Amino acid sequence: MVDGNLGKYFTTGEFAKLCNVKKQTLIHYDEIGLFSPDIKNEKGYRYYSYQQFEVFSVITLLKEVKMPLKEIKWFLTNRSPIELINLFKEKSIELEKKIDNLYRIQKIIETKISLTEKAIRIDYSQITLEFQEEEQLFLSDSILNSSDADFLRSTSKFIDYCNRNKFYTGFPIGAMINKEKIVQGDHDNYSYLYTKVMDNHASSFTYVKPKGQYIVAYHKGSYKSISETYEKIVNFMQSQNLNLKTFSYEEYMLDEVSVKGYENYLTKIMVEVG
Amino acid sequence: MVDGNLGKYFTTGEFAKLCNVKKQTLIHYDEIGLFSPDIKNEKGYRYYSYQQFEVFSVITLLKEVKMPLKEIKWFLTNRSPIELINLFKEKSIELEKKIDNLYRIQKIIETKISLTEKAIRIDYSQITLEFQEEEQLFLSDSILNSSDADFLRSTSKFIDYCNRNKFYTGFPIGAMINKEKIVQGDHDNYSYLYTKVMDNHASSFTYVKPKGQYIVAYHKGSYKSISETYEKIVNFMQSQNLNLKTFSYEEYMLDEVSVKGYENYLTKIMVEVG
DNA sequence: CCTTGACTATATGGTAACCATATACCTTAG
DNA sequence: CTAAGGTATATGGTTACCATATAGTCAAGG
Repeated sequence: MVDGNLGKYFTTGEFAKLCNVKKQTLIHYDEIGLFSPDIKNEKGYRYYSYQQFEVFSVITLLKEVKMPLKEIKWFLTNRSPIELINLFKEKSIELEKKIDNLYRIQKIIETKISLTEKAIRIDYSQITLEFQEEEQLFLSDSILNSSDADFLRSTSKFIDYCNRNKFYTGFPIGAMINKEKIVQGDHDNYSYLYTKVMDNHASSFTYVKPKGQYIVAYHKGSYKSISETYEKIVNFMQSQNLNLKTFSYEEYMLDEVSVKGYENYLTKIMVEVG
Repeated sequence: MVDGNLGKYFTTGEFAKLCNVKKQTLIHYDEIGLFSPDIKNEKGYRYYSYQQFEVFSVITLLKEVKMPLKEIKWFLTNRSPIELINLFKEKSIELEKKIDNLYRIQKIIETKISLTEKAIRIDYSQITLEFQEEEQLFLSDSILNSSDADFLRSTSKFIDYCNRNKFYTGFPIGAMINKEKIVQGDHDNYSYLYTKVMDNHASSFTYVKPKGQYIVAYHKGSYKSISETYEKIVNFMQSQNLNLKTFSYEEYMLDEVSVKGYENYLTKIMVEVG
């Protein structure tokens, strides 16, 4: 286009190396009309000018922010300083959101790591009495004595709400059992599902798990055999002259995500006593 | 698996809604053996338990960090607390890098925006004398009087080095012309290509563009007609009783990225005078 | 009890943005 | 002038699905 002298032009292979892409990619871009060489000779050989490098850089940039080639093409065919400014401002906002999201994911991952590391170090035969600080919990609807259908409905609603509000921080979903059901041995009749929320999300919608004394025990195995562990807890409670308060809190520390089969699950049980 | 009662299970459609994916996706995951329902009845109907939701969440998480389904499958079939910790630690590091990269891209985008906004506001018929602060520049090899082949080699090397060191910040690649060539009217015989580097990258490898007085002019159009603007600069210089110092610096403010065709390019020319 | 509408299933084809490979032609350095 | 290495096109494969078509199934109301 500029002049006939091919001396100042790169061949496909050279230009590809410069751009850190495969030769194939340049050919592909030419085929779809996204980015074509300044010159194509009668044998079909492609020749790129060094000025084209800047354009390719922008394509790379937009690809890195996951813009589809079709849209990049649209931009390039309609480009103007104004279009560039508009597009880039939009992309900058998208990037901000993407970065925030990656941070969130990283936090979840870190939480899972620390949780799992704790889990594999625990002596899960031990029952202890611990003081625990208060925690903000987001609760599901009451699922006490609920039918299967209601249970599913409440669970869906709960999970959905957590998702929509990005409540999930890597902490497992927990379940609460009330005093009566513990006493009655009705150990899979939960009152609520819950998830821990960050203190800055505390609101009138959150329930406060009170600070105070908790019996902490670990149940290794399926929830079907959890009564065995509750028996131990009750024995421990009596031997220490303690009384059940409102709720017991159950959280999976190892579940299907890190072990195979219910028999390898590890559940942390925290019983509020006083 | 747990019991024959389907009451506590979600159908494919319900579970898909819960997970914010298409039904198709769950079927696909079942087909490739990544994630299958707890129960499949004799008619082929799929039933998912709510415990499976946590597993699906992890799949979603790993997908969000661009882990291929095959690798997720490998993890899930070989999963153990240790594997989970190893995998997640690795992913956390990857995430850190990804976040850093997105920040870098965002900076480039912001730079391009501000550069282009300036460009469209400029009165490019104006020639002014400005004081400019010093800048750190990374230079190419000398390309003075170089052959076409040498020019391409130097350009490649330069661009390659910039890429490898992530020097690119959104500022355009510039070119320097020395005093003699300006006087001789040899306006496309550049001495060096350069790129601005952040001050914290300053080193023995960087050249310092000196602070001082610069004639600043804008050339609208192809570099082939740039001599016209240099003539105006020389006239201006003489009228102001100024003398050329070492170099002139040229930077594209609008190039192929935001306008179509050389004739719409806008080049900023800064001539060191004293 | 039966219909009907909303669900389920499988099967097939299509998508994006390439990569790999095969085959044939071209260029350039020795 | 030849041979090595580059170029071209063509074809098939990849990932993680989505869309659509067709057929079978379920559950609620009359």
